[in-house]
Amino acid sequence: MPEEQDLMEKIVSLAKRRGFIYPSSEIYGGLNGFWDYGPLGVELKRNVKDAWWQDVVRSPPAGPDGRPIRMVGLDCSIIMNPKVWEASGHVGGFADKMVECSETKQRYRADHLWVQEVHAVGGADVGEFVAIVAQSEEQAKRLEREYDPRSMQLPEQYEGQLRMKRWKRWGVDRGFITGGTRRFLTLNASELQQVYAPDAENKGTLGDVRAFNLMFDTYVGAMQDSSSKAYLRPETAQGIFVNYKNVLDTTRIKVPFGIAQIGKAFRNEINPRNFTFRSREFEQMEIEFFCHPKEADLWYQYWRDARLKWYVDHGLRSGKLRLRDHQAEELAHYARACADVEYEFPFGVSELEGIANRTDFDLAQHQKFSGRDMTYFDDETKERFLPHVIEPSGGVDRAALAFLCEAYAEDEAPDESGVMQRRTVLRFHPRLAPLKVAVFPLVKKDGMPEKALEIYQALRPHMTAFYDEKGAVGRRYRRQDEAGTPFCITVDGQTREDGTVTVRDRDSMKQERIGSDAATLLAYLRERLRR
RNA sequence: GCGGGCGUAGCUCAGUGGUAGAGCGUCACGUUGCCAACGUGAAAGUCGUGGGUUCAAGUCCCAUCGCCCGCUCCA
Repeated sequence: MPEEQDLMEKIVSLAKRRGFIYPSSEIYGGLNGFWDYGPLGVELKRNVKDAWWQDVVRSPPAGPDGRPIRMVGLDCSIIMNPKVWEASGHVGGFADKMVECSETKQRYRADHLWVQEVHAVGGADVGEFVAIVAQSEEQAKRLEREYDPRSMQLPEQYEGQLRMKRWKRWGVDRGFITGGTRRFLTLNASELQQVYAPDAENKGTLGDVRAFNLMFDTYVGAMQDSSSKAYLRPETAQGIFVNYKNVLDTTRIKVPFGIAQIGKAFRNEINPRNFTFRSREFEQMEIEFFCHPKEADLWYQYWRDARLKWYVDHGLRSGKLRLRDHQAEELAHYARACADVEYEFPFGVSELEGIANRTDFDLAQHQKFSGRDMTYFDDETKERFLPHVIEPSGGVDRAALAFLCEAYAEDEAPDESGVMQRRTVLRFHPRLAPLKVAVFPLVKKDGMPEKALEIYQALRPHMTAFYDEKGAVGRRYRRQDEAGTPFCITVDGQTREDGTVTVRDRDSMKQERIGSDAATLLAYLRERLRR
């Protein structure tokens, strides 16, 4: 673990040092969960988005039948009519009800707390409750069954997971006999006073249930009252659903088709963590693919495979990438199937993208809340239906971070005197590299800077290029290695004689001599950047 | 939110209550002819922030903010 920790620290340090990612508003101490992208970072992130847009909207892979599929783009507002979020379930469901214990300072999700009434030896209720933490009523009841008050043994798998000191104590003091299991949320005010919280010594320490909504509030207009309350979107998906009819009515597009969007989303995460991985402001790249209900499974498979392949094609091929299908009990209420594209970051395996079969849940909700007809009429089959939706939903920042982690490498290269030295290099896929090429004069004299600048200017319109004439060329190479620049072009003494320059490859550090005219250079670079 | 660790130059870090430091990096000039070169010089610090103790605080105490790890959370 310390090794991985060191690795992540190195990556964070490099990201700052080379201008990939800075803490947000750093001069004021930063802000938890917010990050800024520097000059190299913004190019990396833009390349990720451009690659996605190109490969998903403008030139998606052929469909399951080998024919072109229909995809269009969209860019909708971040703030929408708040009814959107009532329909989507975010106003009600995205808000976790939390309850805090005044004694232990522990905070619990109220819907994960269950209480069991305590009985005396003779069987009579004593009017007190013990609270336990469980994900479901089944689990709570299982705990109750498996807990044997006589032996005082807690089933091994729950030790540490559940804090049941008080429960055990009841077994000793009162001859604990289990009663029924109830939801904590069903308790009334006087019953609340009789509850022993997990880990607590005293009863009645669980206070009011408070709603923690993960959506950021804002107000539209100058008057800040309930009628002007709105939200920063917690996902871009809903903007697609509410525009689904517009797209159908204005583009002559037919089902099956997809709408894609890239944009910022905001979630007031309880605990942002792991560099940019879980941020409160982040960018999503989402597709909503609308299809006939009978074809939903087919399209789910299609997107699941296509999206995994996309990450592999862009460099995540070290075995740290994996596809994980959700188990039935793990599925959200709106999803029939879901798979996560996961990447093994130095801090652990985490989700880059989720591909879900959302059925007709969202369109049905918006049909219900808006009163608008969301059905689709198929002219050929004369069939009217509510399309089902396959949603590949990825995080731009998470993808960029994964590409950065994957690219990070340390190897050895000989120095001036042939001694091996450690080298830090970002082996980005050329398509994602912030800078494609750097141009150097070998030394700052004999007309080399002039020639190099000429080449630099000729390349700039075609790709991100960088010019550097300061210091030893070896140092300039290494600096570009740290930025992940695939190629370095160097003008040297021979250039004046025969018009050739050297091109140095980032990964192999090998050099080739080629012509220095723009056409030759561009052809050479384009050929190799395509890989 | 809880527990632990850490906040000193752009980065990595040293610093025993008594003048704010090193290496790397950055910049300038010179040198330099292919893989983190050398010389000279320079810039760069609210020692996270706010209180307190003290003749004197980067150092001790309290609070607070941020970062990291674990737990928790992550429809």
